[in-house]
Amino acid sequence: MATIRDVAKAAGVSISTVSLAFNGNGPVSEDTRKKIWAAAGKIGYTPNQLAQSLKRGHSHLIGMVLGDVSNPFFGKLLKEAEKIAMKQGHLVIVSDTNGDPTRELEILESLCAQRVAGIILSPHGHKPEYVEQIRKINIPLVMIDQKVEGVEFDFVASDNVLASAMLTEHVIRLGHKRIAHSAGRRDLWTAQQRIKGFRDTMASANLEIDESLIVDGEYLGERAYEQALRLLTRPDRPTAILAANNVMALATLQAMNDLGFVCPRDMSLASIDDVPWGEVIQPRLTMSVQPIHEIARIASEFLLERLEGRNDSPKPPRTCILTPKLVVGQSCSRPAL
Amino acid sequence: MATIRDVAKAAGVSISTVSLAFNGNGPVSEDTRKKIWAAAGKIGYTPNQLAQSLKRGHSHLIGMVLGDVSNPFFGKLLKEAEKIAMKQGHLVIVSDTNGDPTRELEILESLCAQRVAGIILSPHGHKPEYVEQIRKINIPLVMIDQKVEGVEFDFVASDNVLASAMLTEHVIRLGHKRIAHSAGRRDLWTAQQRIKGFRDTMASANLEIDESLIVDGEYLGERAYEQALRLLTRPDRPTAILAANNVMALATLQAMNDLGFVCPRDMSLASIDDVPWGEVIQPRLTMSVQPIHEIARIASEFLLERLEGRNDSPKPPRTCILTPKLVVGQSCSRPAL
DNA sequence: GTGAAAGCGCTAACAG
DNA sequence: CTGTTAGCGCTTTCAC
Repeated sequence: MATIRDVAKAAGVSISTVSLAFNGNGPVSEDTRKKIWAAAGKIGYTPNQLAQSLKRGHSHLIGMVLGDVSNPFFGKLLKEAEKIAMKQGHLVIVSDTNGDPTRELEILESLCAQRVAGIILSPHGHKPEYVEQIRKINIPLVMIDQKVEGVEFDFVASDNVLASAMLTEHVIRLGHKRIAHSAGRRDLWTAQQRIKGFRDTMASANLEIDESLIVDGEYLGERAYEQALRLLTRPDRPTAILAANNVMALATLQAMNDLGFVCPRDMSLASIDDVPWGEVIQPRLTMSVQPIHEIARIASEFLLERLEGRNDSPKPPRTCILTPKLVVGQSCSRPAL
Repeated sequence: MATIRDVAKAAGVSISTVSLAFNGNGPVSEDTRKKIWAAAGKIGYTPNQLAQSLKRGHSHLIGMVLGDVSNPFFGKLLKEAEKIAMKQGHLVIVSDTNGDPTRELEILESLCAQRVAGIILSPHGHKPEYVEQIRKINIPLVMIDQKVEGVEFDFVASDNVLASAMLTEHVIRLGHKRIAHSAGRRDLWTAQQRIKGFRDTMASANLEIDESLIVDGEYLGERAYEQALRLLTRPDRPTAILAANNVMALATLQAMNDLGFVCPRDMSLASIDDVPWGEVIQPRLTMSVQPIHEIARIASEFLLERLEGRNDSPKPPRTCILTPKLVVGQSCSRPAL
């Protein structure tokens, strides 16, 4: 690989002149500049980012640490964030933690060792040791989706309480009284918030909450499928199921199909999160859609500001909670009598 | 950030001793080693990968350049490849080219400048200038999915001719004669191969090919939707449509739904590629499924071998073509008379 | 066993 | 305007 020295030699100037010529604004005559560019082009020189980064103290890489890249929610988040990062001259390192906090900490350590410029993290831990490790990170970092108590970082997410409250309200207004909630991983903030939205709304409607109707789907399709089978085959089955995320909603729908339930005639279903290719899924699901692009955009913005203000005195962390949108499909109807 | 010098000072040894202690095998006494580890732990030292990489000549980063991260085909590929890379101690930089060759070349240049260890690329160009640029890359690189003529790199993909031939054969055997193919981007190898599979199979069955039934869907849902509307509203409409990828198949299905066609009663449909959440989409699609995990695994393997053999004399490029699987759903039936 | 020193490719004072 | 030089943090001979 050609180095700056090769270019200098080929152009008959010193290496610092080459460096100045490449970094634009320096005082280099038009003539020399052209000579240098020509020489560089001929021998195929590209500045070594490793060397530049080492000198600078950090790279132009952004770490993106997500729970599950193959979940379309994170997939869209990634695509959008990558696009924005690219525009700002950053490349993105993605890592899939599979929702495992230990793995997550390992990855974060790798990223710090790489001296990435910044990190966008969807955190999945909560234990004291975890929190302590996270706090130690002294690289610009913004958290998305999941909140971790006890750390001071920028945070962007949607209003999870509202997301499930809207769905709950919607089915209550349709006349449902026995409503089940296929809940997410209880140790995660989003799951807790979604449960809270469900409970609060049930309570304000003076509806009794049957605790056995709040089941653990753990944000996993497989678990949600099993739980749906149980719910559907109970003699005192609910008349509506609210799934805590997209994957669980689809799994629940599949359980209905497999058991011969027709949605929404025999059972209403609503979902938090958009569903991939929702348009061709019958019935069209009623859902609380999170503003994914907004989340990606604002998280990138927050991060960018931290990157630029790296040398200033640190600003206090900011939090941005976005409002989800209720999209009414055909998966909820009045309960059968 | 703590440097190796800080550790040396804290442990009361020289920096080279610290380096040796960290890189394991060097001749360092157990005593010193412990002292050094303790000191490193206390001041929170992590070796700076930038410096290590600069010294080594390349980083431990793998570039993954894909056409569309949000397409589940690439999403799964990414997830799998990232998992494997991580096991080998590599981090993955992903980039979404949006299928644009110019953007792709820019990204590749960035990756080279970053001195990534290797690249996994799903290429989307074919013009001479493009090919010339690609040939210049002197970093271990394996191509996946799309073939580019005139370059010498490892290549892993599935048998695209076979994939569409199987679908074609399947609907022919059901009695279809007027069969449409919603084709992918004609400038891409996979699309050409899929068209070839379609043509060949039609020819061997002595069925006439109506050229106007091979339409340009360009691998885009939007385009496929439009084309489907046209196909469906023709007086001489086909009795079956074969979509060149998952996104197009779903768009085609949606067009059917929107026009009130019932699949497969009014129109059969089959797809190359798996469809996300295919289990809850009615009817269950008949499709040629590509062995994504295998592709990711073998591509990673090829790349790893190149990384390890970096200093040996270069091996000739290898090609691996994998066999897709026909999964029969309920989206194809005998044609109505 | 351990330390001194050169150098990976680049940037940024500082001199000229 | 251009060149010299001192590092960025680390590895790796090569002496001691």
